[in-house]
Amino acid sequence: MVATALRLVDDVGVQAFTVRMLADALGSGTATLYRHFTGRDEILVYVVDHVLGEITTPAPDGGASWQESLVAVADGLYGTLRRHPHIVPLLIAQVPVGPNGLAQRERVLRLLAERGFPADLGARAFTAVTHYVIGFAAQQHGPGSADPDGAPALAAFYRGLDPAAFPSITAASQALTDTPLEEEFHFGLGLLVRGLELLRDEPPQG
Amino acid sequence: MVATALRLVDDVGVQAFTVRMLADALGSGTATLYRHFTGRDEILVYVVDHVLGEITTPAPDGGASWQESLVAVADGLYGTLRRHPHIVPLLIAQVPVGPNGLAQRERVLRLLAERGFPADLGARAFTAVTHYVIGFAAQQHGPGSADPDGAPALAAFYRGLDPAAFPSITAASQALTDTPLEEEFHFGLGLLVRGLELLRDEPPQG
DNA sequence: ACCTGAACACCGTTCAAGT
DNA sequence: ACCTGAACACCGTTCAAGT
Repeated sequence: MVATALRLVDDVGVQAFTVRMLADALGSGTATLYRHFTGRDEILVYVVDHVLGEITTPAPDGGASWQESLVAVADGLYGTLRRHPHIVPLLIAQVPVGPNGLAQRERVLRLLAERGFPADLGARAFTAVTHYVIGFAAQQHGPGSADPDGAPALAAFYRGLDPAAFPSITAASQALTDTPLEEEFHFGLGLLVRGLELLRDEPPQG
Repeated sequence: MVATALRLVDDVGVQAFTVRMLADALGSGTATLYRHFTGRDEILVYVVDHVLGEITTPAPDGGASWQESLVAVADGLYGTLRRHPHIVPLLIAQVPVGPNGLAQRERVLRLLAERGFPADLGARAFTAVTHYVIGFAAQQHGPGSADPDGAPALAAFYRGLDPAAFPSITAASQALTDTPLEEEFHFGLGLLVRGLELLRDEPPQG
């Protein structure tokens, strides 16, 4: 049921996902769905949590450093969102408070606490990293939300700009032309982790 | 016209914003709007760009360091998104390629280039910072997208969890209870800027 | 008790008809 | 030439009627 909804969302996107579609795919009427869910929004909440359940987080007992573990968590979330790009807008509209979302949050916060992070610093680190991952995944769509394959179209758009009017954008666009997305993603992620190292080992001061 | 659309979106949100609403507010019929815009989505593109035009970026000639300037840019975007929270989902669905969005991008990239950033590093820095700001602004809604005032509801939700089942989440929730959102925002932002300092002054190595 | 066809009140978009 | 009322083909949700 939730799996069917996820498959439909993966196929056609959140916007085009329809209660009637789901009912047809399940071989029932729309009214039947309202006996299991309060409405379309609740279905999507379960879809999001189902996706979060796919994330493979590193074993908490492994010998990995917290830096490696945090990067692994970010990679897991990022990879999952790359596999389900249509889920990203949903993860932005709702803070994931389903069972899988909560379990994942708990796991990461405990991992950070075990490695010496005060509770508030760990929570902020988690927020900063997940915000970054979601934000990055979200921006990988072309201009206009309806664009099917986004990143290449966006790069082409930037290259098509007038270099005289936007010299810095076109220069940067050329420099980034052959930078894989994964590398760009890890670049910003590395910034966050390095900053966290500094803050964990010295007292914060504003 | 765009200003009227923005006011409506600010009032009722993107989801509830209706072409009929806009037509009524303008004292015309819906069909008239389709003579100026190709459709609802295009109206929203202009609404987003109109909001981005409100951002006050620091003067490029001032004596501020690039760190201060970058923080000021992030603050400007963040403050604008706080004033127009309903715009955030739109900024996620579309890369802002309207005139104001492009001008802002160009301004920041030039500023970074003038302060010694290679073109690719500047572009990645801009992406990382804007992703972070948008992602952070996006998460400030409670569980379920329909929730009117989000952050307090979310905090209450976390505090209502079973401490035995989610010890780390509840501990972190208590520690963060009296942390203002602005402080939490600047925390992650500071991480990014610090990481950028390291990468600008030493050669990048993966 | 559980399911559901048909209806309700919308929505974005279009087009023939008016000025 | 420009505008627009009315219609079209949907949508999420509900409810009376069926089993």
